[in-house]
Amino acid sequence: MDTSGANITKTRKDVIIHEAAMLIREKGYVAATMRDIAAKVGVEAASLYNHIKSKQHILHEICFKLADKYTAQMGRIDDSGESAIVKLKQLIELHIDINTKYSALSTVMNDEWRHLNEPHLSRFLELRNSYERKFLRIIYEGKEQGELRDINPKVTMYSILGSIRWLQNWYTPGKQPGIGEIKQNITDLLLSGMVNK
Amino acid sequence: MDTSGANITKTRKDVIIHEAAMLIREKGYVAATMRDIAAKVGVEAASLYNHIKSKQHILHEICFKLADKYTAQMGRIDDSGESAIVKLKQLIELHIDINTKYSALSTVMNDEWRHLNEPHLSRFLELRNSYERKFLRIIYEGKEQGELRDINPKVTMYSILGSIRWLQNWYTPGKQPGIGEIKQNITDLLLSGMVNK
DNA sequence: TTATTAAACTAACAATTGTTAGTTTTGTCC
DNA sequence: GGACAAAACTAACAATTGTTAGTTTAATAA
Repeated sequence: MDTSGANITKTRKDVIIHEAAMLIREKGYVAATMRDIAAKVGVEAASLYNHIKSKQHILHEICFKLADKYTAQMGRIDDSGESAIVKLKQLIELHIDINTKYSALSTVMNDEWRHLNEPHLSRFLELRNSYERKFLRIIYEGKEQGELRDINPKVTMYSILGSIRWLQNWYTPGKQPGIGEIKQNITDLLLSGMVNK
Repeated sequence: MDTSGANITKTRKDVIIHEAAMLIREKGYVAATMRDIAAKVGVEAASLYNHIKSKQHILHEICFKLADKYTAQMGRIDDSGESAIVKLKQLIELHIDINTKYSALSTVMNDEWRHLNEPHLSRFLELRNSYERKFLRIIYEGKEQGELRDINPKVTMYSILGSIRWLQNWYTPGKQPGIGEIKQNITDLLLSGMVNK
């Protein structure tokens, strides 16, 4: 079995989760039925259960796969010893990268996490809270060091997260603006604002 | 019958739509069942049909009630003859106002519009497209006039919309920061950026 | 009181849901 | 070919869904 993630082999389970993610992104978790997903995979609904435990299990895998990625990267950036501004820049780029690279998974995690059952729901929210606390602390430090202007840290963080999250609703791969331009522009906008002074 | 909107009387239909909006915000359109909604209203599911045509009809009312508000206000602001920056400031404040004042309706419209049936879905998207085109034109003009820095207009618009839209996920009425502070801070952040220069 | 209307009720429907049980097909190694 | 496992299938289940039909209750106007 391949659990490394470095391997290219796509197991049947991988295919199912990928198709499911795209369908759930399109219709939402509740509206995307097991029969819909099965049809995308090219199989009967019952056959899915040879590879996944339940519909809930699919959502679970999607949410935590991505949440773990964010958690790991946040740890790396937070421990880098860079200035607050550099850290924030890296976080912005991290979010843009993940959002565009794993766009279906991202949308599902962002929009459908509330359909997680307990205890997964609580665990997911703990991960998210912990992530946001670290994010906030970076902003606080930036303010203390005089790097950042006097703007409410919560407003700052959620504005950053919100504007990047919104990418999933308008970014289309291959079209203009591309990822590079988007990264440049969003960072620029958030750091320096849009007014020409 | 009261169709003025200026009247205070809450018809039974108003109550149903309000309760439905809060429930749909919480669980999503598909997961919120007519029996759930009925329970909130304090009535049997079948009784709802004395006041509303269908579940779909509820979603329809919510989405267009709000979309019409945005459309009307956009027209007013766009025709005001103010500078681009002033217009954008007003648009930001408009979105914050509507988002906080009609928080349940806003969340439902923003998150559940895709469950609208045709032809309502197409009409809704037309309204939204028209709105965004006007928004974009204001940004273009601001760039031409040299008021705004050279940032991709799409990125600018969607960053603004995204950061404000995200409000619904963290703003809680009565808590800090309040609406005034949020308005001030978001406008400040988007117009001037967060870096202390 | 009586007639009328609004708004609730009970009971049921057809369709769809996630899931299970049991069976058959497919592919691989000896 | 035979054995074995992986992965598909068919058929069905119990529960839940939005909605309808028909009936009863509550409120209002004459």
